[in-house]
Amino acid sequence: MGTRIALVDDDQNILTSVSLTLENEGFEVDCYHDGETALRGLGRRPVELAVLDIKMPRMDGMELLQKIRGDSSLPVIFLTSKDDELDEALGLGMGADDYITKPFSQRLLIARIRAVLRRASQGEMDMSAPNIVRQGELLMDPDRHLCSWKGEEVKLTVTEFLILQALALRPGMVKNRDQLMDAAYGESVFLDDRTIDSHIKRLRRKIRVQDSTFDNIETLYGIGYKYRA
Amino acid sequence: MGTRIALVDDDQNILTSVSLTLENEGFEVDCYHDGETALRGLGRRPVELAVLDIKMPRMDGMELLQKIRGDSSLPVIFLTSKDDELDEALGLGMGADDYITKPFSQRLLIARIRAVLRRASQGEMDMSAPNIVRQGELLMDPDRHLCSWKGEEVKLTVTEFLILQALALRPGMVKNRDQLMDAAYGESVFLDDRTIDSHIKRLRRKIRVQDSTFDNIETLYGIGYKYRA
DNA sequence: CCGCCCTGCCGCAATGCCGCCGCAATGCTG
DNA sequence: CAGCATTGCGGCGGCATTGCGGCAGGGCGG
Repeated sequence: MGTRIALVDDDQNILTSVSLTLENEGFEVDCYHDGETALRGLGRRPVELAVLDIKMPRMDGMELLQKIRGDSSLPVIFLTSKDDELDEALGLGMGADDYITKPFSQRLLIARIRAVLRRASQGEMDMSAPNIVRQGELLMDPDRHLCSWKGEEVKLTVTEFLILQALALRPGMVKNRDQLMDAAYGESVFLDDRTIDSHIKRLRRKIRVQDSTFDNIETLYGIGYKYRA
Repeated sequence: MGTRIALVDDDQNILTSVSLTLENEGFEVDCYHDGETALRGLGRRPVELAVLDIKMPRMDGMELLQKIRGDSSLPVIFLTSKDDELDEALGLGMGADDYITKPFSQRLLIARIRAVLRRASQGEMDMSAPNIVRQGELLMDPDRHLCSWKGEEVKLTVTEFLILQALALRPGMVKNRDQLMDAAYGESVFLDDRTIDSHIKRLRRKIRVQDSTFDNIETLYGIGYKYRA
């Protein structure tokens, strides 16, 4: 008996082709054409994961996600048609576990599904970087090296990305410079402490270009930095 | 026979994954989906520690904590979804021994559990820095370098934090200036005694900005200071 | 090979923190 | 009550830490 997945899309082509692939992979698929029917169907037949199109008639993916998340932590993967939809989905701070932009390869979808399922089943045991970090208006997707603040993309370098990720992953937790250094370069790398300051400087500056009120990277005098949600 | 732990969360995913991990670590786990059943279950099967989700149907974690604490000193660790919930939990002066914000790594949870258990078993003997100090309206969290009085944050410097922590950790106990000096700087540091007075002065002033009636740092003429609960 | 970007570090200025001083207030002792 | 010790408190100067602009070396792609 395979894992049960809900597939919601108003495009019949997608519905049939994707469901076929998923069934070939051993999943059981419940197909729905719109959010409303999906919501009703999910009440009757619980699934372990949902794949939702964002743009749908009657009830779109985001609304559906909210309803779903109202009373469960069902893993959800979004399908998005354009990049701005993607930003929208992320920018609104929706709680999707992952998303895929159309057009996508079936193989990619399978991989993402398995990844999300694995994370869900192992709970937080999975120490590998979660695919998406979401803290308030900040969104980070390591897989795509994508970072957005209030829905707008912020272009970060690798080092900046890793440092911000380390901070945002545990908002409120103080990180000293060594810990941030470890996050950015791995352990056993020695650099001047002040280097972290430089990266923090650039991080703040880049985000402030879009939102001059950004002040979520907090300095703790004599200790380090922390991310405030 | 491992230590028995109660795990209460309405999210089945968390429940299964966390209980698995804990069992792997040699704990025995009692799972409950909501506060009410948990409370009944705890009456029948006492545990040595409880891990509670804050948001739950029927009876949430805070209500449950109050009931639990009504007739025992069972150590409790909170799971919180958002930071505002966290603040809520702390601000309300709930008596949790620790809390973890989701998402969290299982490893972190294990570590916290062990720390809380160690502290609980060794009582006041445990000199290792506890994760959370809570004395009446005062709350201190070294990991987050967070200090709050009556739910409002008080920004302290490292030295101030350490001194207040040393006092609040053992309310009622007199600490002379040498002891406070050790707590703040480690041993083998010599400074003028009056320096401690300055820090006490600044501590009192900072807290009094928010609450002019604050007088819990008591002076013992010719001896030192103590924290009054 | 050239040019761009990333990055680590430096120097300066601004800020924060801290130890101590001096004086006034308070407590203790005889 | 007198006298001494101790503490509260404002303040100050020095030191440490941090923000920020900038720069030079290195990597990488064109």
